Amino acid sequence: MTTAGTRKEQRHELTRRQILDAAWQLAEERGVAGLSLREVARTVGMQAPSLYTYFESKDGLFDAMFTEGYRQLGLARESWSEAIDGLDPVNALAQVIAEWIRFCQESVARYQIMFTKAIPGWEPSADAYSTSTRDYARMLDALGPLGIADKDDIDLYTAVAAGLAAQQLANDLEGDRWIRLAPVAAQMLYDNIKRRKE
Amino acid sequence: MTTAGTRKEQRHELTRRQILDAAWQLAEERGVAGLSLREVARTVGMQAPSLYTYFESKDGLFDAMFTEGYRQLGLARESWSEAIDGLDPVNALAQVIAEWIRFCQESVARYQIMFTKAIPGWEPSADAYSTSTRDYARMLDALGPLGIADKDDIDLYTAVAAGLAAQQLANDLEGDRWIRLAPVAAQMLYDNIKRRKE
DNA sequence: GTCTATAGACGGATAGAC
DNA sequence: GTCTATCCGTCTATAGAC
Repeated sequence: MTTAGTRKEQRHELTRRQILDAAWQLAEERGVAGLSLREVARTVGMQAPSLYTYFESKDGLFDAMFTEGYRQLGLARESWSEAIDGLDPVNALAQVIAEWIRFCQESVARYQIMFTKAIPGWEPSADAYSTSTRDYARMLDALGPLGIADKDDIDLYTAVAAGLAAQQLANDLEGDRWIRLAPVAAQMLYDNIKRRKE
Repeated sequence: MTTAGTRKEQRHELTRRQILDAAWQLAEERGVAGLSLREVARTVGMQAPSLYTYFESKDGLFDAMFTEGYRQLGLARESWSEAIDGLDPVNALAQVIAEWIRFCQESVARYQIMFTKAIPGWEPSADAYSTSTRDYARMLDALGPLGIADKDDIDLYTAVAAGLAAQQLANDLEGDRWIRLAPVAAQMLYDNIKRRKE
């Protein structure tokens, strides 16, 4: 999917990759809203105008980062899905919640660009946005077998998961204060949904 | 507390008030990270350098906004506290959660500056920060009588409340999709805490 | 207290040579 | 594909006249 074609195209992809890596690194250090193209260029040893060979604009770079974040989340979901195979719903849910928080914790920049509106004046393009709705559908597929399928249950689940991640990142960035609560949160959600079904 | 002293001081406070109002309005429109002093000045009919009579710097303006947000939250907590008087714990909790989400919904700019790290390079000063820790203490006072007192229970509560608000603001800014879930969330938290106590 | 003028940056983006 | 030069705009903040 990513690497194919002539050596020239491969070279192009490689440079694009280096630019994206630099952008992620700088966004991590200074916050996504503080990212500057000049600085990205300097980090990869280029002049700023050269970046326009690889990205049509700064917004285009943000779109690429946004899309890449969802690609990574897709891969993560696949591995979570394998890891919970055979577990009972509550333990499976606890695993998925804990891994979800860790995914957010791995990169604050990625978290900001994917899930918050931290960049003034930027919204994902229609193309980029569609990757996020596809991820939502995949999340629903994973939640269904765990007993979370009704709209309100899903909304409650996303709120709990989002809240645990938000608190972890805001108040204990390097620790596990809210990750540790994943099993409790899973049990809580499971019991509540079951109770309302009866 | 705010208005006292000579007419000169009152006039000073009034202008300061107008500047803050303009700052809130513009932060709402463009996002807190996109706030510019020139624009604030223009909105109140001043030149940018004149603002420095009222705020020592842009960061000082952010500090004032941050502090004001917590002052407003303090007032809100007082009224919530009156509103739940006599209610059973679950209904009281549902009320407080719903009102909390509405408080966040009232002003995205306030939400961003108080609860997210949306402004690159800015953190609240020590003075401003202390108002947030005082609010945390007041929140604990309100939660105790509702049966939420243990550290993990508090962390779970803050996660649920933060998550509901985050989802409401990110995905249904003007609606009530997650506010409607406040009673369910309250029941869920209450049952879970009770269950673990037994 | 408010202004003008300006310092001293930094920003995204484009033109055009090589 | 990369560069230099540059456009044109942005910004916070200060100096100093009034």
